[in-house]
Amino acid sequence: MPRVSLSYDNEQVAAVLEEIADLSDLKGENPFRGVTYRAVARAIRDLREPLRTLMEQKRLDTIPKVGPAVQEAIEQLLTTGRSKRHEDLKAQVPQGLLTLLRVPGVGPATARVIHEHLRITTIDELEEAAQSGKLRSLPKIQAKTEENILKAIASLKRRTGRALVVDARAVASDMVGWIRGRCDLQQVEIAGSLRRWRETIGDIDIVVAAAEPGPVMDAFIAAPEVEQVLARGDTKSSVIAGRGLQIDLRVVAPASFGAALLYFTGSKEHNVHMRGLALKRKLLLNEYGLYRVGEENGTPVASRTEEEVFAALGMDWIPPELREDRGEIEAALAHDLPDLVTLADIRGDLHAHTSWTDGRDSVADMAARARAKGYEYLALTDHSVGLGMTHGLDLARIRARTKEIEAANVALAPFRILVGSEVDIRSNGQLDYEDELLALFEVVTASVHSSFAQPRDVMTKRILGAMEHPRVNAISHPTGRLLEKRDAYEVDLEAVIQVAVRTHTRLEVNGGPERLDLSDAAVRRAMDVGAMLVCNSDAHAVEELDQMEYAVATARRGWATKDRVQNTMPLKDLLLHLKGKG
DNA sequence: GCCGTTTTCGGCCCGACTGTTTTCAGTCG
Repeated sequence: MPRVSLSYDNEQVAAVLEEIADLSDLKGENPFRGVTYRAVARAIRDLREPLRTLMEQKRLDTIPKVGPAVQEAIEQLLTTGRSKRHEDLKAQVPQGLLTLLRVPGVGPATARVIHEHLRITTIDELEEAAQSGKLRSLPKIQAKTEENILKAIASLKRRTGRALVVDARAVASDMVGWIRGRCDLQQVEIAGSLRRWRETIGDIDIVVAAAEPGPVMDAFIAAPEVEQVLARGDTKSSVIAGRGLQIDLRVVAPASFGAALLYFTGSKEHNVHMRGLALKRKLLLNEYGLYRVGEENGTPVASRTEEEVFAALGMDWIPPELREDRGEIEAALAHDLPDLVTLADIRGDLHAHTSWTDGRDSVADMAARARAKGYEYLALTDHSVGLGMTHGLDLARIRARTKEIEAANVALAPFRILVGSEVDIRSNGQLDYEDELLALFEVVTASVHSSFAQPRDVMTKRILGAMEHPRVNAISHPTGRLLEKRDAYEVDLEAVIQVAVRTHTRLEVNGGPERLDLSDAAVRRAMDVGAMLVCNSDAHAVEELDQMEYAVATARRGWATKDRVQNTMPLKDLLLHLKGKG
């Protein structure tokens, strides 16, 4: 999925290196060449500083897998915008072959055959050829393959993008419930990117431990939401379920469950690294267990639980959110994994709305639900007056709402509702309340809700200005993105993070499933430079207070520790910190 | 194309499923 790299350069270079890999595969070169270019592309996307800086300081070769050839390509791209290797390959590989690779099931070999015989270069042409039965006359392609290509194109066209975690979770738990209701399962877990809490989900992985795989597979492919069966085997089956979402089901014996869960949680890059590590210890790691090399059919060294497998490799258990091969394996070997913030560490929520503005539920109901969740406090941060559509609070309504909150606090003590505001940062950079009004709140979070298209320097100045204000405790949803819907506005996030450190302004990790803003990548950067975070639900109804789980998961993916998340503090410490921004 | 506790060449993670094969190549995750 397109992930926003730290800088435009980084993203551009990564994209070209990936294309070099594809072209190299299409040309039929040594496949490990492609592997290398893809690995470097990924490392560049994960980089936490601009590639240009690395080049200027002659540190490009510190990126894993960058040798003389790749370094030359990167330098050419950064200085001239082009790479000789890329241009040469483009001249040698027919235009359009890259397009055919986008069809699932069509790889380099098939694409070459199709192009060689039919000169097809677009997906529409491919669809037409398949419909008219022209593909089946080609070598290695018969009616069945032709049919599969047609189905793949149909699902490609239907699929609008990646799913939000919240939606994928619903589909996955429906399927788990369906299978559970029909089969005798020992264990079942949702694995893959859902277990890792990736920001968006491409497909769903479910791992099951059962003595008899057959009935599980039968139940799986017969589920009501299944639109198409892609594969049905004794250990692995795949289907397309609602909204084009693919579900892969793996069934293993109970003794292999830990190894299988580890393997199918991924990420792929994490797995590759883990297996390489195992090999260095003369061990083979697969989805059935960890074996001594040469004893793959014997008794595994470890297999039943993930903890066993990690321990047998001399490592600490790695939380799924970290399994992206971004340093977590080295940290686990050194017994130096970060002590990640957990949902249980959260003592309260500092961003929620009520029916006073655009929320659905009352002050009392929101507070009761927060208290029932075990929180010590809840900040009710209704909108400022400038946001007309949300019925923002003017002075009279601020006072009336405060009175209501004070009464509720008496009833709910020692639980504490904080009088809060989500104040709009206007397009000219001014806050939507005068200082005298801001002084009426115990907690103020500032955010951008308009003029998203401002130039980068204007938007950056607008946000930095708000952070300088002594009454602004935090910046909410700092980039304004809506996943799969609206890009982040143009802003110098590095500057925002730096100023957050200097001004002690918290950066929100917003748990709205369509926001997850800050992103995990930005959280990681914030952790690097010492910024403080606050995890919030941005709830507009009582059940949305549960969105805190998404905020915490995103923070964890960014390696956030408890001591760097403001709302892990007990109430009395929090109150001190809010005054004068701690 | 890269890399080194198998160190300058020969590996590079590993297995399942499908289709078109009758022992395997291609693709995927």
